[in-house]
Amino acid sequence: MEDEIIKYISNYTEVSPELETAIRQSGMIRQYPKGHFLLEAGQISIECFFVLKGCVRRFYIKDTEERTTDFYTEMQAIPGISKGTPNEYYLECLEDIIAAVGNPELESDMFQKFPILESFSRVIGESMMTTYVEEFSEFKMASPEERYLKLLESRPDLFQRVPLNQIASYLGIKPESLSRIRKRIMK
Amino acid sequence: MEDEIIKYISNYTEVSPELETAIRQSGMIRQYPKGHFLLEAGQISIECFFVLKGCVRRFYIKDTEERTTDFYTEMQAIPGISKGTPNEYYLECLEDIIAAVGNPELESDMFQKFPILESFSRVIGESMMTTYVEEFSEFKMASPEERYLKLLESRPDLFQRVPLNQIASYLGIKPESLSRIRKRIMK
DNA sequence: CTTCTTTCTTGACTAAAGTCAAGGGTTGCT
DNA sequence: AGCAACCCTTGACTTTAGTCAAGAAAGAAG
Repeated sequence: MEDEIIKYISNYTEVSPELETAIRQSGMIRQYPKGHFLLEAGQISIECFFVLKGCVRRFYIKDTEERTTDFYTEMQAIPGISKGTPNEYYLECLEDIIAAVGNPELESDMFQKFPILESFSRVIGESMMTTYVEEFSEFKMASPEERYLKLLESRPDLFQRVPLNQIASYLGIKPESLSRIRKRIMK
Repeated sequence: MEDEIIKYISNYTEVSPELETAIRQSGMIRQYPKGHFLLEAGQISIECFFVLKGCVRRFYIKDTEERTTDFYTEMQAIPGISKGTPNEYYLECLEDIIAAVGNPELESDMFQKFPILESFSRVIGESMMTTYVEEFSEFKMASPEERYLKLLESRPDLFQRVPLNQIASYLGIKPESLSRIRKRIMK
């Protein structure tokens, strides 16, 4: 599984043999069973994750109702830095998960030994940021129906892995509305 | 104006005299008049901006209509890295602007001379990311009315600087709806 | 001050999402 | 097999946003 990470990193920057060894020995790779919570509301997040296998759901609880705001699947990073304040959200493993886990100590240690890794981190972060800003813009501009169609196109796998009521929430609507949108489109 | 940037950076990390000199001499600070476009759709973005004074609006054009998706004001960064593909959005100065402008060459030059600056960049980027993810989540979970009330609280200055129809768009609704929401709340 | 333009509000109507309640389907458990 | 839990859909009704059109209000320009 370390292979996956190294392959991913080498898409962006040269990975020296020393760095590769360090990554393999860092013990970043972890496994979690379906149903496990990587994080619960009230806790302070100190770890961040990079999903290698499986699907993780981020959700809040608003008025006793779960509100799903993100799904993280293969090759996606879960931004996990809170600024010392407790989180208000949950990270739930919807499937058995394999992930690379980072924490501040490990990171600063690795960044010091391998500055290129910090550079990589910054570049990846900027690119994620750009993607996220785009997504947010598109979400604002689109109707619920358009959002549904876009998701069908961009992440069809989600519809095989995740219940529709969580997808509805992710689209910012109620399950009944999603059901009617689907019916409307079917005709 | 360079003072502002240095002050901002030193909130996060030590700024050595050498770094301070380098920043002051880098010529990053620029001014733009109200009405100027920092970026237009179709162009490829290579610069990124940090607003020191004024308000910049980001908008798309969808079905011949302008759709505002962000306002950037004092001490906010405008993420500007596109991956070689032309942008689909505009960056318009709603007021006279003073901004720090970065470009890849200057950045990699500075990062090489002052690695701490790249570290700062990564940390700031991560924190922006976290903020942005939170905002997106809240947007998804809130009704238009709740979004309006939240914006009133979090960025009251916008209502003094920006026409309501652009704010409506920013909230993901039509100007008529915003008008009715305001009326509803007034009572 | 007058004119022109842009912005904001209102009204009447349509379309779509929210709410509440019920029923069918599936899955998983014992 | 039978029960329970969860998920998805439907129906009837309410609420709210979208649309189109018109007019009032506020700003900018001559």
